[in-house]
Amino acid sequence: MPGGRPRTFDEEEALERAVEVFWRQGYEGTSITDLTTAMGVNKPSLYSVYGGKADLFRRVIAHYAEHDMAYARAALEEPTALLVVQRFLRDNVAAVTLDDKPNGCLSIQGGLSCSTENQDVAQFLAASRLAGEKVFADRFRLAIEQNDLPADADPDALARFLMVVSEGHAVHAAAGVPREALLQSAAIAEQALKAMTSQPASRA
Amino acid sequence: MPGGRPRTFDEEEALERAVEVFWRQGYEGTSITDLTTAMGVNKPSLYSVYGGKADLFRRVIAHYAEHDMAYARAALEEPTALLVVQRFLRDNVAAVTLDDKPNGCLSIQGGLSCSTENQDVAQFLAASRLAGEKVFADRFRLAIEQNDLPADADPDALARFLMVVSEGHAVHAAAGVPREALLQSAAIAEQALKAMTSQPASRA
DNA sequence: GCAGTTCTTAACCGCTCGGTTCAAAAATTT
DNA sequence: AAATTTTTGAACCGAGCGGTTAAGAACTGC
Repeated sequence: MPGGRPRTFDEEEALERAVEVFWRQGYEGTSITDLTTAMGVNKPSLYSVYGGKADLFRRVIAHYAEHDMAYARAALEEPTALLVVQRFLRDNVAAVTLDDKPNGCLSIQGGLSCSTENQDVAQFLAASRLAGEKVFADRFRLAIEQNDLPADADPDALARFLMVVSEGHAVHAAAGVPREALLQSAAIAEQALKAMTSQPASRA
Repeated sequence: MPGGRPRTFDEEEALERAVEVFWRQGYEGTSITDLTTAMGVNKPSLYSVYGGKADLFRRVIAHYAEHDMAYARAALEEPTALLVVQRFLRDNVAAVTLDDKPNGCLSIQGGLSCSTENQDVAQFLAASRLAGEKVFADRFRLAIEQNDLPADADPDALARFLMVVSEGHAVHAAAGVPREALLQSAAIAEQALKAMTSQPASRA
């Protein structure tokens, strides 16, 4: 029964353009005009299809989490804790230094700190990052059960350190530091975790 | 010969208020009204005394670097590379989780990513962070000369890892993660660097 | 108490912001 | 081809942006 004029844009494709804009400029640094220009979508269509700026941003984050952070979920499926860590760190470095995408990580660049009226954006991003950390902690808890990690290892601390390093790499990548340099840093982090996980653990 | 109506604010004190606003909300998330309100300075005075928003921000960064990052310079004066690392990491964790200041680090929160017209702000901050990294690398080069670090240690990689971890801690702190949790992460990083620096070094 | 100087208050500037309205245009259905 | 449905482009909101201007208030020196 419906007919109507067809869209001049693909909803998913336009969303991916929006991902890149928010990724590069952050939530507050991105204007509706920036979005309509990059997405090839006119203003009324943007509002009818995606909602508003805030709604669009939420969809952007969801799309980013599903596609651009798939490497994190993949890393979690490695058979041992050490392999999880190694793969996550290396793939993370690769993900924040892609040639055809902005440098860094949308989850951080998107809105590390915002104006008072947009604090919810910053809090939402922070909460989702910490949720990711918890998944790693749970994976390390499993590893302890499986005697893959020493019984006295601290899964929360390990996960936290892992996320701290990945966030640091994202910040560094956003500053333009090249992939090879970040891989050196990741290698040091790996050594740390290797030592923490294999030995009977003598935490400071 | 001068006279004139006296100011109702102290220039330095008002600047410190501005530091906190930019720290909490970032460059683009801060409006002139936010600043005048927090600083207790009216608009024309703000412009005549500090210049404009961009000029004020530069003064804010300078004030922050001199006062709130003094711990980094202090750490560099420790006698050994390991002590430099330990003190920097611990004091950095403390600095990003102060009770009477915003959580995190102004150098990152201030503008990790900006709109196209304010890219210079993000680049300026990124460059100053990398300049700090270079100072640590130089310190480690000195340590190698002094046989305080093994000759095959990579001073640039060590400094990079150190800054990566501190940036990660800043991002984590901005998300509200408490000091004790960050200290656990810092302890793991210390272990890493201790291993890298004392052993003959077997980098991956 | 008057001249000169400096700061404050409040209004104002052009501009862009996020968001909406509306008629014209382009497609589908019958 | 007529009727219907949907998107398009452009004009339009009120509000807030960064920044400026002009008049008056508070001080100093004489």
